[in-house]
Amino acid sequence: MGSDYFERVYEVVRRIPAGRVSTYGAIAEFLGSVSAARTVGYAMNASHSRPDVPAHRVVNRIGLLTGKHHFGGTQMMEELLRSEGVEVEDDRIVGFAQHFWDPSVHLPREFPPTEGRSL
DNA sequence: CTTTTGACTGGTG
DNA sequence: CCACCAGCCAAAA
Repeated sequence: MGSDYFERVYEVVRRIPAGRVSTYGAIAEFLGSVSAARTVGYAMNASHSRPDVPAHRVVNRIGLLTGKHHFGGTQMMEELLRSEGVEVEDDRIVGFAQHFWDPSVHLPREFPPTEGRSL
């Protein structure tokens, strides 16, 4: 179970706290290989039917809102981030390093946890 | 079945 | 700074 890579990506993204952001590469690295970063982006593309997945909190390695075109309105992603206290300027997150949330640091190495799992 | 294409990243030139 | 390439995973044609 849970063998789907996408599902693991969604689980990680769900743990990103409001007001924080992570990157495709950081998530991919946490799940095994940084090279799978594109797949993480692809998973986000497929997360449309997943209202519980805050895809707007995932940006590229320099804090650029590369996926903003997939949020209906072109500025929807930016609006969502601003509403959470993340300042955005020119499609880029201001003070990206301060908002960056690394799953490899904040989540247990084995993920998702096999016990006390609530889905 | 094979090929192409992505919301990516790091390295090389 | 820009162009190109390889690596990884899944879906669509």
